[in-house]
Amino acid sequence: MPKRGYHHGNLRQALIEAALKLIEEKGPTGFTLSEAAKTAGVTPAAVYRHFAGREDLIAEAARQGFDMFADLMQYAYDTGQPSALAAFEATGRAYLAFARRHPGHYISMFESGISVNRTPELAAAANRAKAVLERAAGELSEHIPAEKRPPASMFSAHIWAMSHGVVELYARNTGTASPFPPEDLLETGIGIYLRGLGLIEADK
Amino acid sequence: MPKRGYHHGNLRQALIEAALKLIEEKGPTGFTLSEAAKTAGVTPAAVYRHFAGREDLIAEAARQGFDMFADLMQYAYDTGQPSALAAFEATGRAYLAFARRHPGHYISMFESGISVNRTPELAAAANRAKAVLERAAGELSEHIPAEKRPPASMFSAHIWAMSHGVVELYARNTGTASPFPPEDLLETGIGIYLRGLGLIEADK
DNA sequence: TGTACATCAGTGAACGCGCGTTCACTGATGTAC
DNA sequence: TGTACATCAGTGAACGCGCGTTCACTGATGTAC
Repeated sequence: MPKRGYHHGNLRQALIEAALKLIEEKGPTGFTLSEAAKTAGVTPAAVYRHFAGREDLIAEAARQGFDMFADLMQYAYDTGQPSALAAFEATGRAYLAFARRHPGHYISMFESGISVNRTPELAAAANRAKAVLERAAGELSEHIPAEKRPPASMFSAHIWAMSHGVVELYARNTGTASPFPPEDLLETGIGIYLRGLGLIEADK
Repeated sequence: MPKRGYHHGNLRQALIEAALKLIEEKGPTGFTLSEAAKTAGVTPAAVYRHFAGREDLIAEAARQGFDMFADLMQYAYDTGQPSALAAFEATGRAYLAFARRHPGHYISMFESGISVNRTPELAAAANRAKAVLERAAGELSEHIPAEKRPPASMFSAHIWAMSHGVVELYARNTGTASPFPPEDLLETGIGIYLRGLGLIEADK
């Protein structure tokens, strides 16, 4: 993507991509506005034409991340049909796939320290993602007798927590080597959990 | 803890405590060696009498954290006896209690970006903590028929992942308000999971 | 099609700041005699 | 008990660095006539 003269053309998006790359390589701490500008082939001051500052850039990266994330999980859910169970499991796999394929986004969203309520746009994107998961959980939990059914928001919070935990503890290069492939770990974990809810037969 | 003259007396530990306090307040990014020194009432240069540098200080904080963590979980497991199930559940509660009561340590251990393999001492402490969890999982899983039993390390990885996920997503002030108290979320989550393993009766 | 001009994206120099780290030093402590 | 001296914990000044941000500017673009 060579620079074509004085005007960049699409600097805003180029800066976001530079930020994502740096965050991916060096963690949320390693990201600096100046280096992102340099990576995009531009003076640090140019950044201020497009963003209010450093945090604003990260927030926008996170927003785009939540958008993609929600789309991806929605798509996984839709194409995982017709069985609610199959759709739900596809959504779980999509979670991990997203974290793997878009680590920069994932880190911006969950590890950068920026609050999800920083801007209305960011909050909206995050809520949409959450809603997709809750809907998947809600539809699946209709197969449980009403009196034993946990609230869908609790159900989805459990799944989200386990997915996030697997990503953070076992799907990163740092530290503890995973005893099992993260994908397997998450799939078996969700499987056991769903069995506990009576959604999978005990001997399967 | 007023400074008593030229010599501090216990600067090494005072620096670690200052670091923990700063990490707790401002996150792993907010911690600086200079500010830790200032908090301990000492010149930045004095830090180098006790630590090789900034990272070394965090690593030592993490090491102490893993030590406390392992002790706490071991204690919870022991006093949670005689039933393996009760002991296991006590261990889960101890996990969350540790994260709540010692956020500086927890952050140093899991969010500071330092590798657990940075020093042999740190790795040893981390492994001890992991071993406690695995032992708890192992003993509990003996109640499962051998052919259906998942490996203890997988079992404990699931629990660890869910616990960590709950801490990160729902037990921090930042961002998403928890729909349920984290303690309840984790307890119900682990409960459903254990039911899935056949360790709790279905109608309980 | 050609010219004048408004718009605005990016420049480059400068700023003040706090960082981690080094160094020769100095003051307190504790031990040998 | 008293003195000399080795040890070493902490000082304070200095360093080079890269950061985020500001500012007056300049060069490219696109639109009106």
